[in-house]
Amino acid sequence: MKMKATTRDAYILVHKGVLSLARAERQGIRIDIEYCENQRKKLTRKIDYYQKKLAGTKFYKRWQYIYRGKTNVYSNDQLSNVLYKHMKIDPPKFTESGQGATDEEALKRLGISELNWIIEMRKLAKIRDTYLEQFIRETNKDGYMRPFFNLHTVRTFRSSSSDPNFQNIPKRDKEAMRICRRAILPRPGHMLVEADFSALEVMIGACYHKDPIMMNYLHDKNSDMHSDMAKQIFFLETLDKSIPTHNLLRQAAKNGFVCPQFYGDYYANNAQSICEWVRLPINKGEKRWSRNWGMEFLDGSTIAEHFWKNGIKSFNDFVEHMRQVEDDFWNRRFRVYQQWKDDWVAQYQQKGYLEMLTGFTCSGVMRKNEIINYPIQGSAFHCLLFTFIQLDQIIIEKKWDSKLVGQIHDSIVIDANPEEVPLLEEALIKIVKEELPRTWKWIIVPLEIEVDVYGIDKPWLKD
DNA sequence: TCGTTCACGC
DNA sequence: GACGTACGTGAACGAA
Repeated sequence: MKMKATTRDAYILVHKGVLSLARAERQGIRIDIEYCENQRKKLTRKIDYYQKKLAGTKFYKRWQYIYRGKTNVYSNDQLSNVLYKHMKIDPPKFTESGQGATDEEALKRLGISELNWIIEMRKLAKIRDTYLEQFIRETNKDGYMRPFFNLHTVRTFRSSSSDPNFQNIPKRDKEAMRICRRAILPRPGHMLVEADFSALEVMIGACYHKDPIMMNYLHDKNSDMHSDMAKQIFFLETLDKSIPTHNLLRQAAKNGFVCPQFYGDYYANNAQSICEWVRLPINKGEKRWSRNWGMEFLDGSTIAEHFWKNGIKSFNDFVEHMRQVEDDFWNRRFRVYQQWKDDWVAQYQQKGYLEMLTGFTCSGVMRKNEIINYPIQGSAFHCLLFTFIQLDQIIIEKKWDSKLVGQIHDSIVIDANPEEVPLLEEALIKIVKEELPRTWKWIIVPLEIEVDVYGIDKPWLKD
């Protein structure tokens, strides 16, 4: 596939973007090296502890009996063979090349408690070997780490980051997040600030398809698409704070259905994902769920109980339910969006290339989901890049002391002088709400940017 | 050195 | 009616 900045504006965006990102690279981000070293040792001790625990189990002795001196807990090949060949367990799923999978989801589904030690060891090793090791390796003598931000590596003309990758530092898992982000500090007397676009890809998608229902969701701050989908998926009249799990159900709908659907996923995967969110077993076939399964839901009853009342008695029933939800989602709710997808693919098939609203062209062989996702993903990032460049220019012109240090697809990380934070916020709002829509007339959605502030001299984490 | 599998981000 | 998640980086393993 070939990418090209077709218009002059697209070329200028990349040119200026490279200069601004290079400035951020030169600034660098402060790392607490002593903390990293200590934490590395601590993690090694914890990993050893789990290794010893595991070594005492019958399961591990069996593994050692098979692999002798070559036994290695980190070998997925070995683990797959032990579980699915020697112990003859039916693999819950398979890898691309056809062997039984050993990822966390597969291991959890087996319900063998010894495997939890392996999962825990993997998590800790990931934190130590991928993140802390990189921070230590990539930090200069001055105490600053300088991640690369590239604009020439990604097929959609998004950015990438490497050495270290600043764009995949743990955030969701609380423990991993705390350990890794504790290492990342502002300059002395400064504070870290992160400015995030709200639902940027959904917003930019709407600039392409202009679906009226979606437009309404994006303009009406009292409406909430994910919450509405949660109501439909979980058979609820309302989803307010009176339901203790309302937040989890909304997240399940968002991350288990809505977002994957926009990327081109389908109901069978969504059903699995949602079951994981609400802790219901994925038992394929006709086997019925027990009424006391799944997380606590309403008034001490379980989610399974609630599903039974609504005619969903098994995983198969739930898959069928999700099929209907999907059908309703695209053929009733967002039918204009669906029409745009069909038209957009047909247009690509006729022309052999596609052009983004930001003036970039992709040509070559693409699959359906790629044709639909590339323009949205690319243009969304270009809004971030535009904002990054403008803010960088303002900081230079006004000789502010704050420094742009990184960018994560839809957010900007700033090492800020606390006195300048209100100015930075004001500047960002002006760029996003005025300059950006003035420059790109195709922006017909209300872009929002949210500014998160961390403490003075405090690391990149909230307590 | 390179393909595979895993795990982290948006 | 069948089909069927986008984009990255990096570590470890193990075969070549």
